[in-house]
Amino acid sequence: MCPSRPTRDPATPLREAILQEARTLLEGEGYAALSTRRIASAVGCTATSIYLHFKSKDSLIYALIDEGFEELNRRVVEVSKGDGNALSLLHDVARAYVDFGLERPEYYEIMFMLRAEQMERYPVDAYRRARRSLDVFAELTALPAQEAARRGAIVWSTLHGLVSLLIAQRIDISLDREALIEDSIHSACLGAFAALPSGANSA
Amino acid sequence: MCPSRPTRDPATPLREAILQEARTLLEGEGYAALSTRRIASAVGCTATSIYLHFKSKDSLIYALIDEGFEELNRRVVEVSKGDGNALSLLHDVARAYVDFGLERPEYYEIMFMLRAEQMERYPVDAYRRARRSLDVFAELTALPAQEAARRGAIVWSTLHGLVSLLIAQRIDISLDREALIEDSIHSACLGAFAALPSGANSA
DNA sequence: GTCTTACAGTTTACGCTGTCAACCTGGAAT
DNA sequence: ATTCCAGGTTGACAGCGTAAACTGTAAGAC
Repeated sequence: MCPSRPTRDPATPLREAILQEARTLLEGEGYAALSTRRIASAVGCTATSIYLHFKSKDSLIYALIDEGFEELNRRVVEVSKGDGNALSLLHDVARAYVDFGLERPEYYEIMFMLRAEQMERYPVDAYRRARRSLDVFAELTALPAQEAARRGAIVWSTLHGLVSLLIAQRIDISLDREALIEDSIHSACLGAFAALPSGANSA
Repeated sequence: MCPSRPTRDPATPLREAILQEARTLLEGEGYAALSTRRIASAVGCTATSIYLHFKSKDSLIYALIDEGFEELNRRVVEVSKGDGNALSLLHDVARAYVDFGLERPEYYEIMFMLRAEQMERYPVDAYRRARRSLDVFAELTALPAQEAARRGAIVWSTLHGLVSLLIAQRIDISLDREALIEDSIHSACLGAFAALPSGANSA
């Protein structure tokens, strides 16, 4: 009970406090509100102190991105272990992906919707590992590797298009949202299993 | 041949010169490089002069967005007037959409990939008009309005997912790009015409 | 018990951003 | 000749990420 240390809780080390505040700010006000100075003032330190614990602002964001991927992976892997045929499993996994995006739009935004040049510095291996849940799409097609990879990418990009446009509020609000989502997921699953031009001659 | 006016060509009025420089900068270095001061110095005026011709930096961007939509609309409408059944027309229109995105990625980025809060101020009616080409997807399904709108949205979001991930370089480069594109387009067309869950009971 | 070293902060500063308020200036209208 | 105004400039403000230099404090070595 020493009386020193005025503003910040000394129990949580600064790094964790910064991360916590970044999370709060991201979820509460979105990526655009994340500035080093805002985080610092909310946490009770100076902006430059952040650089004692993170190489750059980007690497702080990457920590949040990692957390996002962890949750997405957890959700997807859990659903993928359910029972049912490949098609219904794929449907459920796709649903889990979409639900994640719509329930945690701020995380989805920094994970998948940030500008490429900003993302470039994200370590490649970390990205591979992080995207692990996307491979589930490919695996569920039970096709030869190359073909599966393409089908997985098709499913992913279809779902990503839906989620990103919904998050950005670019889809006409007069549309029945739930019907659109369910139909899109079905369409994505079709894209995974239906006959497609490259299917015959790409193995 | 009056000897005054050192830097800027007096023939082109400033507004057009600003737009031209913004175009050049966007295409050459991308959206992130677009700053009022850079535009101004390249054009030979001060940054604040831009505000004599545009309400804000955003409204300057909107002018570029409008140009992008104009080109996209032109491409899509032209292709949609070709002959062939609805399916092959839809395929060609989808291809035109994807080609536009991949050939003019910087324009696609400001048109479809900018953050929502930034886009909010874009006038609603302008957006409706601008998105005209997206309605072509819906019209080609030849379905009742509501159902067509949903199918059109599915096609659009599928293509948008593909284009945006390709632009952001998030698709595994080991994939055969052309095969992925062609398969995605086919999958999108499937989504427009195949039986989907909401199809039966939504009219 | 003093000296050293290292860590964990702060202060200050630089160059960049969009934008506003005030000022200036040349030419047309009265 | 005077006034007005469109179209520019200058200067400033608040905010951004971040680098460099400085400070206080705690632990270890002698």
